[in-house]
Amino acid sequence: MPTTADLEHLLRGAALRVTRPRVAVLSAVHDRPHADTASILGAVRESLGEVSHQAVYDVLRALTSAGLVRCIQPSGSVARYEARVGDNHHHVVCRSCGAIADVDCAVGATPCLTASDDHGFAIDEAEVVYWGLCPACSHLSDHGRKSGV
Amino acid sequence: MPTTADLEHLLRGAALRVTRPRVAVLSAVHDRPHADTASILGAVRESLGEVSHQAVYDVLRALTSAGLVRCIQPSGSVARYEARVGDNHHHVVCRSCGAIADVDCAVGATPCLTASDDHGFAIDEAEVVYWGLCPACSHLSDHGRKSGV
DNA sequence: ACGCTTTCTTGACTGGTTCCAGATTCTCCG
DNA sequence: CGGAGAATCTGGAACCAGTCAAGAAAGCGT
Repeated sequence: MPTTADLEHLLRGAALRVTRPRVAVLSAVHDRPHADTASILGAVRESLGEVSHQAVYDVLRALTSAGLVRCIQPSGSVARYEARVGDNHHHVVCRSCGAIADVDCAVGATPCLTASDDHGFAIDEAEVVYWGLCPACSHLSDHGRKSGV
Repeated sequence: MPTTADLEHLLRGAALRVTRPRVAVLSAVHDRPHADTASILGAVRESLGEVSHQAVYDVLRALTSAGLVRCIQPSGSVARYEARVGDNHHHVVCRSCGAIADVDCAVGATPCLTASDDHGFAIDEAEVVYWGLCPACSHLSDHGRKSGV
């Protein structure tokens, strides 16, 4: 967990001005990976007091386009942010509770980057989402068969 | 492109009642792969006249859960539907114009299905989205360098 | 054709996200 | 250090895809 000084350094390194909300948002994203905007807004307000949701949305977009955070949106989920950038990792998403966990590439560095037929597209990234049940939810379905959670 | 009779057969085979809206939606999804809900609604209204959007949403959900169509939602895009089901294929998405094309699995049958560390998740599907530029958009950026499309 | 069940229509509503205009704050440069 | 300029924050309203609910209509099996 980076210190405030680290976070400020990150911001300056990305040519972004250092402001209270930005540091707080960056810190929140580092603290709780895969958090949605509402959680981040809550965390920021806990540390700073009242902050407009607009500021958080704006900061998140700035951080995303600066490459300091990454935005992921699995189907049926709101936007979620994480601070793990640079490494090409993927995610497992629980169909039942929506929990997300990080997964490193299975095969070498860029497993599926080479599509069989790219249709002339200039591909620069392969994003993989694994769908399944998290330990807790798959355990539940073992016990109570009827639980259509 | 299946005939109306084929579509009706598909519906009955899935234990779904055959209604005008359902046949029209199914036909629209077969006609234009990766269409969003609005396009489908438009296509249905062209062939049937006024149809409520609610009906289309409802039909799309019924068809999806019956396995007759598949729903995909790349980040930053609305829900899109396609009739290619059963085969485990993936998609290339253009960052610029949002165009989508089908891609077959690169390595064997289930390339990335085996995550390096599944965190105890019971994984049943790996969804791959390739990001890049479609032929048209990458061509455009070759010519006009300033076009920050 | 009848009646039960499912499906379609109508209309309103939600929740996440974005847009806007103005006030504030920060950084740069003299 | 002080002013100019630009970026940022605030607060409110708008937007859109998708959802909920109740009643009317249509499909299916007999």
